Amino acid sequence: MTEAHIQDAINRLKDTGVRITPQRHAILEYLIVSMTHPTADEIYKSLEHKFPNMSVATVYNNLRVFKKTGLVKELTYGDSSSRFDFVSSEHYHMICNSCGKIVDFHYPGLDEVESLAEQVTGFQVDGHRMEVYGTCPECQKQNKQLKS
Amino acid sequence: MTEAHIQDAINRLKDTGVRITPQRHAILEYLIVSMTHPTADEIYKSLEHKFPNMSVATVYNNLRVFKKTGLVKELTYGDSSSRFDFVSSEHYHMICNSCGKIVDFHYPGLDEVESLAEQVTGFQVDGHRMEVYGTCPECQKQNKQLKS
DNA sequence: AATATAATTATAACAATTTTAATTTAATAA
DNA sequence: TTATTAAATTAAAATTGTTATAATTATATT
Repeated sequence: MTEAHIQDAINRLKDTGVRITPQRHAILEYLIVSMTHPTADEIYKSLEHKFPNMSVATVYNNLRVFKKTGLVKELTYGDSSSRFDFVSSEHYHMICNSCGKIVDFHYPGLDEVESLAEQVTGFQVDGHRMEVYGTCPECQKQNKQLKS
Repeated sequence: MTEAHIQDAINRLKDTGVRITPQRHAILEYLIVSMTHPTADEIYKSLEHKFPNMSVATVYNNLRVFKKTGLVKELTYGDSSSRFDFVSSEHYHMICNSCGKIVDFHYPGLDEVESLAEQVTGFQVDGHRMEVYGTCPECQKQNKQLKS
């Protein structure tokens, strides 16, 4: 499954005329197989044993390249560092206010909102972003324990 | 109108035991009367003639105070600096991809999404955030001119 | 007026990200 | 293959937004 995703992604890059360097392959692979929403630094740290002299700049550079082709989305999350999400299919994010965990969830779509916004503002709409915030099951348990 | 808003806000602060210093008053007033979504630095720059020796830290400090009382929301916008929004009533933001302009718009509410997310993820939901991205009327015109 | 508390200032520190310039690598054409 | 060109990577410095610290000043309370 993930193998196919990786191939897809690489083909899409090739089609856009982007060279597939070992570093790019590794960053992309990490984004896909890890199934997480890593920060640039997390990616860097988990690949530095494989590429001992890769620089952080490379990670940032390539994440930007991936963003331009639409393979990856940047999630800007409050004060701290951005997280990067491989876009396999449309989904939204549920974020835990107390531990920061990000969980994907699907929702039929907010096309209605887009068209209303278009009418009201006169903008030409490209897309939207939504996140739901709350407390994850684990943190809920912990909070209860603390109170009792 | 805005006068009333300012008074409301100040009363709310007083009730929470927050002192109304000249700097706080000015920052709050700027947020309300300017009707924009300024960055901390924009606020700082537009007040430094009035308070020649105010520091940026004061702006950040007080924005944080306002955030805690719920008077102000922080909008973390991509790479660059946060913008701050005085919360008069529930609304969403429409953001221009080419010039960065932010326009408010109202939408009945996304409670549905929240309750679905709650069921699917098991999180206890606090709230959500949504932004719609697109091109503002002005930038649409400019783009057309460039093409012709 | 004296004391305690909180807010402001100025500066330094910090972390995340970007820029720069030099070097290396890969792709293309002769 | 070799030479040429373009693109990607590296390392380091620079920038940016924000926060922490300590000293000073203002405000409120007794």
